[in-house]
Amino acid sequence: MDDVKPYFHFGLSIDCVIFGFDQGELKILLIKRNEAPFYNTWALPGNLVHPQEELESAAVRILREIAGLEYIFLEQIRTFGEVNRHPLGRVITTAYCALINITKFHLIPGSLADRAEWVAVSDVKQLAFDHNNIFSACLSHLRHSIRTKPIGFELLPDKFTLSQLQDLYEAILQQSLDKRNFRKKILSMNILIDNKEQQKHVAHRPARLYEFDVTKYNKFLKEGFTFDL
Amino acid sequence: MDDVKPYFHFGLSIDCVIFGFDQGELKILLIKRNEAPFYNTWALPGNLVHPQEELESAAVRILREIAGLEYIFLEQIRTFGEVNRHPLGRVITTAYCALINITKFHLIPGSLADRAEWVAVSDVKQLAFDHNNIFSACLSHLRHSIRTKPIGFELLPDKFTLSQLQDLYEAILQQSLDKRNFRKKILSMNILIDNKEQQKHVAHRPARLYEFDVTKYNKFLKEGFTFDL
DNA sequence: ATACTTGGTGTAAATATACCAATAAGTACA
DNA sequence: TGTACTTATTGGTATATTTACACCAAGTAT
Repeated sequence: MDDVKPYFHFGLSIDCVIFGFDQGELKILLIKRNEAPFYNTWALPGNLVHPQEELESAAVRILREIAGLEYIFLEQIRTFGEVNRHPLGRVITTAYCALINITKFHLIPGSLADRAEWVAVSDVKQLAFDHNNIFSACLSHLRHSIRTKPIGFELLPDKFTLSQLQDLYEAILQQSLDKRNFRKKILSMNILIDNKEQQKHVAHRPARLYEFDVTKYNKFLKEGFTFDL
Repeated sequence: MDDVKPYFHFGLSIDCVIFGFDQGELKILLIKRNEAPFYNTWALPGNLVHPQEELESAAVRILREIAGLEYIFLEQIRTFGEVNRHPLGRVITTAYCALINITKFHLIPGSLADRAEWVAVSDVKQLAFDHNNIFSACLSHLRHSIRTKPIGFELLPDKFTLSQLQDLYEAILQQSLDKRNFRKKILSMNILIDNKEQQKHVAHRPARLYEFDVTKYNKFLKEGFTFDL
């Protein structure tokens, strides 16, 4: 196998686009680099994959280091392999998209998180490497899949109001939706649990709180149900 | 950078799922391997990426070697990196999906193509490596995107009848569609050119031939048109 | 009690889908 | 030459789904 040796000099990294929804805005988590190359530049959280590590495990590791979260929504988006994308050699990177419920999220002090910051997707400036490309691929992917997969719930607290859900959709899709039609459609899917709870201490009529019913959703899936908003 | 050396021993390959539409059946191109590992086993066409080669160029190279085609529809699907997926070391592979118009396709003798064969997607048996996983990811992806992107036309001759188009959709989606509604919908999109040509020498009423109007489609796209079938 | 804020609801019109069937235009063959 | 055969093309209707649209409800703040 000596003839294939030159083919075994690729580096492999994982970069994560971590989305969160906060104050009605869609945000991503960026990290200010503290080493060369791109020292002091904002970048996506990422790292080299260990020789004996699964790709997804590497992504999970990155998320754990920053956010201490173990079980979060994670999806591979695509691989970026441009020959000169990394100044130190041929490093290809596989992008993962994560969706975080920020109410469960806490930066872990003393870790990568010390240099982390949530940035609204509309405020993302120049990033290190080809991270702007990676970011926009993930954002497009999110905009696309939010319509056909019930991933939006990952970004919300366990209990949420229909208005919050709609705000989330409007923030992601960058368009406003009709309130009545939105509610009609979501409710007709029968994938929300209504615990008869309400908001409290709000200066207006309190809204009902709902939960996403994963079990029911999975049962529906088997019957050929499609989520489509 | 000595400390990162162990991270630069990944191999990278490309595997292609090449779809063609023939005799009303959706098929993929498989190759019988003539070397270890998996000697004599059917596999997806693929190869190691050269150290200075772009990922997509590697995919294009593979397609050129087999089919002599330069400009074909090609899309990255996802990367498979399981630690033990390749017996010879840590080789991760990026899967590409290609759509081929088989009327323009000719196997190139003396090349990989000598060991190539079109196989109906329903007849795909055990493949080498994790190629069954790769194949099914690409097939799912095709089934999904055929509904929202006009990629179906890539699989047909330049001039085709509406029945052929419908047969293609039925073959990919594995369901039958209403003939009149299908035609109504496609024609109302205004993305087909009708050159007033007809089939010839068929033992029945000849069908009209249409062409896909790429220019018009792109113009529509800018206005926010969405292809949705 | 009044202003303020957000929550919650129904109906009519337009569009899309499911379903039905007769005629048209060729070739094959007797 | 004509008759059988095959697939193409077309219109209409009943039903389901999607869209557009405006007002009252239920709390807090003052």
